[in-house]
Amino acid sequence: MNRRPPHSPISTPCVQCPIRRMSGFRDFKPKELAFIRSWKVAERRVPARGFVLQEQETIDELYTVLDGWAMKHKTLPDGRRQIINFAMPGDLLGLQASVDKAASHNIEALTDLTLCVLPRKGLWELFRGFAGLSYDITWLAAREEHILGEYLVALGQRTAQERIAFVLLDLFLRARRAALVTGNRMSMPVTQNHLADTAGLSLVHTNKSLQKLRAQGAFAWENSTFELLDLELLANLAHKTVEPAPPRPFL
Amino acid sequence: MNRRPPHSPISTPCVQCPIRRMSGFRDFKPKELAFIRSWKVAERRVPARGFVLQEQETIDELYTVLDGWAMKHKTLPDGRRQIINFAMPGDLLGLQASVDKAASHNIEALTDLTLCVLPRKGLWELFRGFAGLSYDITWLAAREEHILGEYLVALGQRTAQERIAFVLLDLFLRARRAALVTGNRMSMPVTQNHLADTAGLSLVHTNKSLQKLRAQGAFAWENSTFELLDLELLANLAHKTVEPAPPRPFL
DNA sequence: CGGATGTTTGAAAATAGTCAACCGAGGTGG
DNA sequence: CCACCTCGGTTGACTATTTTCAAACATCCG
Repeated sequence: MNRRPPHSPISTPCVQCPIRRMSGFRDFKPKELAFIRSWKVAERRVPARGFVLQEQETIDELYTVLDGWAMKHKTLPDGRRQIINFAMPGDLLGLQASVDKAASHNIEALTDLTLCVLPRKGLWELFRGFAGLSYDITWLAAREEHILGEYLVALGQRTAQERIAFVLLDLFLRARRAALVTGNRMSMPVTQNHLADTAGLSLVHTNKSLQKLRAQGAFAWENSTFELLDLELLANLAHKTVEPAPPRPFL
Repeated sequence: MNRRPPHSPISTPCVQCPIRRMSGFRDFKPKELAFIRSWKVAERRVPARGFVLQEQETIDELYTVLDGWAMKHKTLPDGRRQIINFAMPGDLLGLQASVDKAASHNIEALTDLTLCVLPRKGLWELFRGFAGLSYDITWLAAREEHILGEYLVALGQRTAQERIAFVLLDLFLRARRAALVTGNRMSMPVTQNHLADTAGLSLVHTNKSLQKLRAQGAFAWENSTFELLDLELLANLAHKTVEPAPPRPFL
């Protein structure tokens, strides 16, 4: 049940990693870069709607997203699905599954996805020899915790419209940090169904709330293209304050 | 605005740390234990309802809970409060705030609380010299992420009764691992208001849902004492499967 | 006794979910 | 070329859940 196509050869050498060149990501020291380069053994491509990882599965790899979007979600026995978080270029996938013995959630590609493959055992070498990178991993884990905490507040306390505004704004800001936004516009491979399962709302109610939000003119969203029209307004609708983000690490 | 009583002298030497002696926690190697012992500089006591840490605050300390319960929560500008998670003996507090520059949530004591104080800069020494402990930190961060993910599913997909059953069961199981349960009974310093703010429900609805749950006989809860009567039934009501937990690290 | 905290209740109002269609764009096969 | 899918988005009517408001009640404590 675990047939996967073989990994692709490396077509994106680390030294010219597109993510390193984005602003907002921290620089490596030469030794760190050399280690990461030796750690990266392959690339993996996952087609849209394909699974990077399924619940209960064990993996001996970590991934860094090089290109594309993915989502992490869990499904209850009766079919209800909750999207836990999205992943974009620069995000690390599979840490939880590597540290624990089994994945606690599915990771599914929203677009065709290119991943940088990092074998699990390199993690040990990293912890033994690279304190800075070890700290980075912790940083990434803490950031994930922080995001999930924000979403918990959204699901627990915000109204439907606020929740939807919150998710859209969060996705926009994260996409912008990953250099996916040009002139306040971005391609957003997310359906209203995804949005509903993220916000914990029914599809119908999501749609209706979305209409009301749209009418307020903070954003436009059609044909998988999202455009931010009024950041401050959207932030108000989401009851969220927007702070500038510090430079972040990646692997 | 940041007046704190001075830390207490160490009254609980690490070698006889009560947590180390609990089953379910991993053993240290002698060198690791020596490091942790040198890292621990003091104990801090926080009275019930006191704050360990407030949102936006910066700290240069991490804490391990030695005794008592705490909760992490965030408050929206208009007063709505969401409890993100609870903490019990053995749990690490303040990692997010140490790694980031400012705390993303409040940490408030539910009971009188005894904390083991670990200065932030020891974290660097840990990452430089103790791969096993570095891995442990990552493990703890991943565990936190895992718990928050579970709660996201609960808030997004579960009905009111399921949510409440879920929270109660989760608290019970975690308390049991922290050796707080004797004969299926435990002291639970949580009010219905806390439960409501954890489950994302109003107080009134929490109360009414709780009655219906109580009527099914899976647990008894009165006078701050919780007793589990039927694990399987409660797990079913929560739509949750209970798996045995592996030994866990702590600091 | 009087306050504070925590729990409980009933009734009305608001929010969100379900059901059942329909629309439009894109793709496929005859 | 067109019939026929599927998928994503949209709508209206109805039902169910959840919140809000307002008031009691119980216990503990100074």
